[in-house]
Parts: sequence; C-alpha cells; structure tokens
Amino acid sequence: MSETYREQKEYGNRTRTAHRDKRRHSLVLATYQLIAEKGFEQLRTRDVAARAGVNIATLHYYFASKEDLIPGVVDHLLHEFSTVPTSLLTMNDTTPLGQIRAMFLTTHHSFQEKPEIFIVLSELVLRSLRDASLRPALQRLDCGWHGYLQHVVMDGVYQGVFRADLDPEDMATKVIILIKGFLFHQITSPGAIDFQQLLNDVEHLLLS
Amino acid sequence: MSETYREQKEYGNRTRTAHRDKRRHSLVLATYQLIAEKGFEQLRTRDVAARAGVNIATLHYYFASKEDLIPGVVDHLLHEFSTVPTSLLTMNDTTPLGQIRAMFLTTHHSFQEKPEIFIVLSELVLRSLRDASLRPALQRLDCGWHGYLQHVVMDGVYQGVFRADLDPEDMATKVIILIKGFLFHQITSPGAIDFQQLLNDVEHLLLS
Amino acid sequence: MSETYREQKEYGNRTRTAHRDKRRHSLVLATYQLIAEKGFEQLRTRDVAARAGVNIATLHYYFASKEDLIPGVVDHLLHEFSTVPTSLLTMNDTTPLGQIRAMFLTTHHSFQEKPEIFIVLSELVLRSLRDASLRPALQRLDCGWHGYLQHVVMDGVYQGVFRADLDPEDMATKVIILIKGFLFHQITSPGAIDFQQLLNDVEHLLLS
Amino acid sequence: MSETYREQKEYGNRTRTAHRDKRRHSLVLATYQLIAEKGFEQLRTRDVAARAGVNIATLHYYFASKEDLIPGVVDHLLHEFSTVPTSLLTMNDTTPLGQIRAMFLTTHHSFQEKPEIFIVLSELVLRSLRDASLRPALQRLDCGWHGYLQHVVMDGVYQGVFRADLDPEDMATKVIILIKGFLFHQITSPGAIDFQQLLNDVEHLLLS
DNA sequence: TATGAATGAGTTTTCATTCAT
DNA sequence: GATGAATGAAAACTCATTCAT
Repeated sequence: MSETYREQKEYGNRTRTAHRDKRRHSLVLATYQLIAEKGFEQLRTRDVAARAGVNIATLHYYFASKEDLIPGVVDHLLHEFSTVPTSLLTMNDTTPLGQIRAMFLTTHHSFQEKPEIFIVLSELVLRSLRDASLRPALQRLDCGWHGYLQHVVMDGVYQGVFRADLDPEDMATKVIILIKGFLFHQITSPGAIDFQQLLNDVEHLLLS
Repeated sequence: MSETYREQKEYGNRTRTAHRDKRRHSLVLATYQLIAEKGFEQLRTRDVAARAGVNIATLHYYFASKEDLIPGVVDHLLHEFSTVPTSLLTMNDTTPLGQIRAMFLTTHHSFQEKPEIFIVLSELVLRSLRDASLRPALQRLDCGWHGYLQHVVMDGVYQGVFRADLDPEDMATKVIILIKGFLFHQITSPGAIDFQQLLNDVEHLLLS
Repeated sequence: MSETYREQKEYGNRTRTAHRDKRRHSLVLATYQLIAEKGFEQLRTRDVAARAGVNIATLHYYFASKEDLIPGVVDHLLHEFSTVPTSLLTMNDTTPLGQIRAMFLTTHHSFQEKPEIFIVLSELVLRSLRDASLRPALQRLDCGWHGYLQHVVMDGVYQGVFRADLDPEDMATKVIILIKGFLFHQITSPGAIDFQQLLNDVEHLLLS
Repeated sequence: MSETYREQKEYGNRTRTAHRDKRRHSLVLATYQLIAEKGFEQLRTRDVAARAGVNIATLHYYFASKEDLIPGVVDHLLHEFSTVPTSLLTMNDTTPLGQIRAMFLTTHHSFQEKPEIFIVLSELVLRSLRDASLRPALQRLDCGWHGYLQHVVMDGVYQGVFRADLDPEDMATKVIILIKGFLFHQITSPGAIDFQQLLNDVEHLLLS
C-alpha cells in the first residue's frame, strides 16, 4: 500500500467520520428543536428525519431508536449552555460582583435569544422524573453552575466585598433557585418582574 | 303528570347528574394521577379508563376527546391548590409575617405530601407553551397567589412590620419566583437547600 | 337486578364469549392456513387479518402479538389430529392388526385430504429447534400417538397375534418413524412408494 | 501487448477469479450456517454479510439478491453430503451388507457431528413446496442416494446374501424413508430409539 | 349509561437493495 | 472490488375514536 493511498484512505476515514458526525448532529439538532417546539409529547421520528432532510430509515441508520436520540439532545443542551457568549461587555469586570452581574446578564440574554434552551431543559427535567438516565447529566449541569457561583462568592467574601457571614454553598444555590424560578415564572407570567430587580436583590443579599 | 312522578323524575335527574359528575371526576382524577406518574408524553386514554375502572368507550361517553379531559385536570389542580390544609400552626399567627411563614410551611407541606401537584403543574406550564387554552387558568392561579401575597405585604408595610420602601407587587412576585425556583430545583438537586433558609432570606428582604 | 335481567346479561355474556371465541378461531385458522401455504417465513399479520376478514388492529385486539397466534395454531393442529375421521371402514375390525391397518389408512387419508396438517406440523417441528415453547405440545402429540400404538402392539402380543419377542415401545416408535419418513419423503419424491407397501412391511415385522 | 503483460493479466484473472470464488463461498457458507441456526424465517442479509466479514453492499456485489444465495446453499449442502467421511470402519467391509451398515453408520455420524446438514435440508424441503426451483436439486439428492442403495441391494440379491424376492427399488426407498423418519423424529423425541435397532430391522427385512 | 368490538390513521422499526466514491 | 451511506417499501404494533347493542 503506497503512502499516497494510505493517506487518501486516512483522509477518507476522516471525511467519513466528519460526515457521520455531521449527520448525527443534524438529527440531534432537529430533535432538540422539535422538543422545544412541540415537547416530548409530540416528538415524532418522522418529523425529526424530515427536518434533518433525511429519510426515516436514515435516522435509524444513525440512531437505533427514538430513545437513543435523547442522550445526544442532552449533550447538545449542555454544549449550548457552555457556549453561552461570555459577552464582550462582561469581560471587563473581573471582580466577584462583576462576575455575578455578568452571569445574570448572559443568562438573561440566552433566554431572550435562545428560549429553547430553557424549554428543552424543562422538558428534560420533568422527564428525568421517570427516566433516571437523564439525571446524571442534569445534575452535572447544576453542579457546574453551582460550583462556579460558589467560587465567585468565596472570592467575594475573601476579598471582603461580600458579607463575611455568607455560606458560599447556600448562596450559590439561592442564586440558581432565583434564576430557575424567574425563568419558569416567565412562561406563565411573562414580564412580571425585571431581571435587573432580581440582580439588585441578589446584590442586596451579598453586600448589605 | 302527577306530582309524585315529577318528584321522582327530578330526584332521578339529581342522582343522574350526581352520578355523571362522579364519573367525570373519577376520570379526571385518573388523568391527573397518570400525568403525574408518566407525564403527558405517556398519557393514554386506555390507561385513564382502566384506572377509573370504566371501559374506554365510557370515557368517550363523558369526554368527547382526550383533549377534553385537560380542562378538568386544570380545575382539579386548582382545587388541590385551594384545599391545601390551612394547617393548625398557621391559624394562630395572623400577623403579616405569620401569614408569610404559614404560606411557606403549607407550600412545603403540600410538596412533601402531594408532589404530584407540582409535577402536574409543571407539565401544564410546559404544555401551555403550545396550548394557549391552558394559559388563562395558569395565569389565574399565579394571580390569585400573587394577589394574596401582595395583600399580606401591603398589610405588613402598613403595620410598619415590613420595610417601608417595599413594592408589594414586586415583593409578591419575588416570593413566588423563589418558591417556584425551589420546587423546580428540587427535582434535579433534591435537598440542595432547606426551605427554612429560603424563608429566612425572605424575612431578611421583608424586615431588614 | 331481576332474574330476567340477569339471564339476559348472562346470555349476553355467553354470546359475547362465543363471538370472541369465533373471532379468535378464525384468526388462528387464517394463520394456520397461511403457514401451510407460505411457511413461517412469509407469514404476515396483515395477510392473516385480511384472510380472517378483519382489520389489522382487530387482530391485535385479540392477539397481543404475532407470536401469540402460534399457541393457537398448535392447538388447532392438535385438534385436527384428534378429529381425523376414524373412518367407517376401519371401525369394523377391532383386532390389533385391524387397528394398525386403520391407523395407516386414516393417516394416509388425512395426508391426501388435508396435507396442510403435515406441512404445518413440519414447520412447527423445525421451529421448535429455536422456540422451546413449542416442544411440549409436539412431544405430547408424539406421546399420544406412541402410547396408542404401544397399546395396540401389546394387545397383539398378548393375544398371540403378534410376535412374542416384540418390544411394544420400540415397535411403536418404528411405526411412527416409518410414517414420518414416508410423509416427509413424499414432499421431495412423491409417489416413490406406496403406502400399502409400507403397511405390508410393518405387518411383516409384527407377524413373521 | 507484451507476453509478460498478458501473463500478468492472465495470472491476475486467475487470482481474481479465485478470490471471487472464495468470497462467494464464504457468503454461501454464512447463509448455510444461519439457516441452520435460525431458519429461513430469520435469515437476514445483514447477518449473512456480518458473518462472512464483509459489508452488506459487498454481498450484493456477489449476489444480486437474497434469493440468489439459495442455489449456492443447495450446492453446499450437496457437497456436504458427498464429502461425508467414508469412515475407516466402512472401508474394510465391501460386502453389500457391509455397505448398508456403513451407510447407516456414516449417516448417523454425520447427524451427530453436523446436524445442520439435516436441518438445512429440512428447511429446503419445506421451502421447495413453494419454490419449485429447489425441487430438481433435492430430487437429484434423493435419486443419488436411492441409486446407490438400489445398486447395493441388487448386488446383495445377486450374490445371494439378500432375500431373492426383494425389489431393489422399493427396498432402497424404504431405507431412505426409515432414515428420514428417524432423523425427523429425533427433533421432537430425541433418543426415542437407537439407530442400531433401525439397522437391525433393515437387516431383518433384507436377510430373513 | 355502559361496554365489547372494531378500526383508520398513524408510529416506530426493519430490511433488501441501491448509490456514490 | 469494497464500502459507508442512504432509502422505499413494508413490517409489527399503537391509539384515539366510533359503533352496535
């Protein structure tokens, strides 16, 4: 086997793998979007295949069953969370309070621009009540978020900017709860409260 | 037509109506329970009928379609909310702060004893994204809750127990958000925070 | 509940059950026929439903799955075997040799008139290699047949008509093997041998 | 075109053909094995390709369709029959009775060592009821077997070892029927009778 | 009122086969 | 020659709904 041939073959493998990943991703993305639009209740493999622009049999070529699409959706969701644009503005302020503010702003921004993130997350959270396999990923998501906040709060306390008697772990949880509550409340009663006000209260709890 | 006959007929109508309501309610209850257990995704009319102990055709005698069961479920949910046991403890303390505490305690108690209330509510909230007919009822629920809290906060401010600069409307919303956030967070990260701590923070916001 | 009503109801139950049994039987019969015509390989639920004159969903109303039809087919086959017309001619001769002759004649007659019996049996025998659940019924069939033959041979030996040194159990098995072999051989090489000749040889083994 | 080139090309053609035959054979062998294991009912081209270690598309490169594999399977079966190890024992005794004994022993041995031969044969026999194209090969198999036995019986009669009144053709058929019956009976009632006993009876019919 | 039976329209999944490279 | 990708057609099975009684 000549070098050239081997190279071609390896290149071929690479493109093949790339193509495969692309297809799988487009199917997962279609699933993700359809869950956001119609919920798990109305999720149909044929709709997924149609949106991905492939035959229904092609879907099953890449994913053995409908259920097998879900882990991919979870991964995609996690990825969406991790790639929230740590926006330009916020990069300036690296103080603990600045970090908190930045987190609020980016969360709010994400919710405005990509509300499907929160919708799919909610669907998955409810589904996790019956499907234990979803729990680890969702917990990991919470943990990562919580860990980051806890770290920021500790920093703030250490630097003397935040109240000395704060329990960083509890405080982080409270911030998460506040944001989750806000987002969930928005569905039924949109515009009931300003995100900014929420931030004010958090600052009040942190500083006063 | 004799008096006696008319009476019998009216009596018959009354029992007939009562029986009809009973059947309808048992079907709605079965639906409510199955949504809590399996979600809308896995809700099947046959399962509903089976749990209510009637034939699938009987279900359709009382409810023209599957969708027609949902308004009943919403009503049942609202009823469940309204009949939360205004527990012994809470009756004692009629001060604004006592009322807030009571609300937290009863909410927590309900969640412990009847978690399906919150699960079904969440399912309905998510569904309301696609089914506009659900929104009014859910908004009414939020409004009632909000109105009550707003009233209590106003009382507290008026009585001088709460901070004078509080905006009762915002404060009520914040309390709701906090509770919703707590309950939703419990699904993924149970035991992350104590409900009591939440109450402390609310008190802190109200009093300090 | 009046006697009359109860009777009506019981009568209703009886007709309902009868109807149910009829439908189930017609579906099993259709399956049986289609296995005989096309083999397990080409057995399709839609064909079964079509031949029974019902919707495919009706088939699943009576039988949860395709596999669930098979026990019914086995039962039907066993019934077909048991209702082989113990033909008029044969009833005359009740001697052991007459019984043996009768069995040969009726078997031959069945094979001529209802070859599907043997075809379905063969399909089931081959399938039993992979589906253990079929074995008991097939063994019961063999056992019943073998028991009868063994009994006849013993009678013949006891009456001094058959050779005294015969082992009834072995002899019965040999007769069965001979008939099975004949029937199976007929498929590939029809008319290779006369059934009467086979009987002659059996008589030779029994008497000489 | 130089001599050298032509030679290379011819050599290439030869290896190419050899390779082609090898591939085809491995696919046929895989089919043969899978029929023995799972029956025609569960025969899948993907499984065949997988067992042969090639891609499903490669299978269709060598065999236009699934059906086209079957003639190969028949050929393989015929070959398996013809290559039954004419075992050590049998080579000694060249008398007609010895030949019959040898045939029984080798058949029995084959059935013990390679039961798939008989299973696949049975599957093919049943299939031949619907697929006429299978019949010639199966009949050829029977004919060859029958011809050999007929020849041996004639020899025995001619040599005066066997009964003079034997009809070699019928006798050969009877032996085949007995063996087919035995093998088929073994599936449902294994161990019901000893192969040796069968041989004894055959000898009884031949000699007495 | 109540129900067993029945079904049309889907739903997921399978499979032999084809295509582009 | 060989393969990964893709697919049309069909497979089993499901489900809300209707019908006859």
